[in-house]
Amino acid sequence: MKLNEGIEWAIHCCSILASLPEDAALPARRLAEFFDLPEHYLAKHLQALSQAGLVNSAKGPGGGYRLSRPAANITVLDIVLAIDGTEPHFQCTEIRRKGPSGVDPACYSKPCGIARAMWRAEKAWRDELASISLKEITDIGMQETPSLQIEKSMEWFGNVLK
Amino acid sequence: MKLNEGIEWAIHCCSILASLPEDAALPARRLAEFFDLPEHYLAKHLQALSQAGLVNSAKGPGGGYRLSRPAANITVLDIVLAIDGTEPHFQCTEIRRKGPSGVDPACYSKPCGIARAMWRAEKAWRDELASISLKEITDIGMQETPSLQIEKSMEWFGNVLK
DNA sequence: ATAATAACGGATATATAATATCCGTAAATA
DNA sequence: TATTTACGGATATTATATATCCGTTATTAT
Ligand code: SF4
Ligand code: SF4
Repeated sequence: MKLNEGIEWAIHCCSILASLPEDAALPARRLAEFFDLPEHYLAKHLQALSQAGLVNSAKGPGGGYRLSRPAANITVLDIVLAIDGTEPHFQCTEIRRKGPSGVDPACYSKPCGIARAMWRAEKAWRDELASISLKEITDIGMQETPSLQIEKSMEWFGNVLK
Repeated sequence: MKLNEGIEWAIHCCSILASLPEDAALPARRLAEFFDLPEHYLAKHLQALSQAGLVNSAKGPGGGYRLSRPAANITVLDIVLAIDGTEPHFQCTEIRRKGPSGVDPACYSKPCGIARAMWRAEKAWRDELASISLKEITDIGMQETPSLQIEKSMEWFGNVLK
């Protein structure tokens, strides 16, 4: 199993949007350019973020994407669920009901211990992701990104945001 | 993203093996029959369990699979990693290095905050799975499985183990 | 010995999902 | 009016998961 690659893209994009001036927006084309990603496919992911309400979108010249709320109020889990969907990774197919020892489905009132264990682990995963805000991500990024790259980025922003 | 369906199969199979008499073994064919699963594909997963050292296998008549150690010493994580592989779900593709602001790769000494956050969440997931032993799974199963199904299973075991 | 059972590994086929592109439409700006 | 951009649907491509098949080897029973 591999996590959707778009998750990495989306978190990076949100992190960039978080460091934008208040009234600025970046179109998909620009974000794709910044990270050297396939433009149209990234656009799909950005639309998913939009549908999840994490970003606001504006059409037309000067339009694009911006965060819909402060980065401190967006968690990494929000972004992950927006891209990956909210379905649990572990899907129960009820094999306990089948085969020669299976009995009437009505006898199984709740998910078995296996499913519950898997879902508990998934909850631990989500809880951890929910404990990290986009603001923390960007703060860490600011601290750890090589200063040369920060300079280059700022210059690029300057050009792109007119 | 969806977890490998074989994970559910494998945990169920291990649970069955855990409740077998000390010297008994079940061949893949029988396990597939018990859960109404595709025989050859299940066999692949069982071989993975074997390679991971969780079960011992014996060829020839009377052969098959049995647990390699007490169920209390096998965790759900052991089984999950045996089937799903040990690679982290989140794969870092280093997009921060690309695009117009990327700098010399040598400048990036360690994974960025995003990757670290994703991996921390994955660790929480694994820790939770590691905290549950196969014995706990089977104990819960024994308590919660409808008594009629337990009876049917016992009868089936009796016939199959000769 | 011979036949039957069963694991094992490799090769292959099929189905599903992830990745990626394309196009037409609608909205906003200049 | 022309340009920019988001959006949704359709489609193509690639990778992975699912499933089967086969030949080999080891083991047991006859
Ligand atoms: S509830 Fe248990 S038996 Fe049913 S599908 Fe889920 S894991 Fe399998
Ligand atoms: S380290 Fe950060 S930038 Fe590099 S691939 Fe991982 S998530 Fe992306």
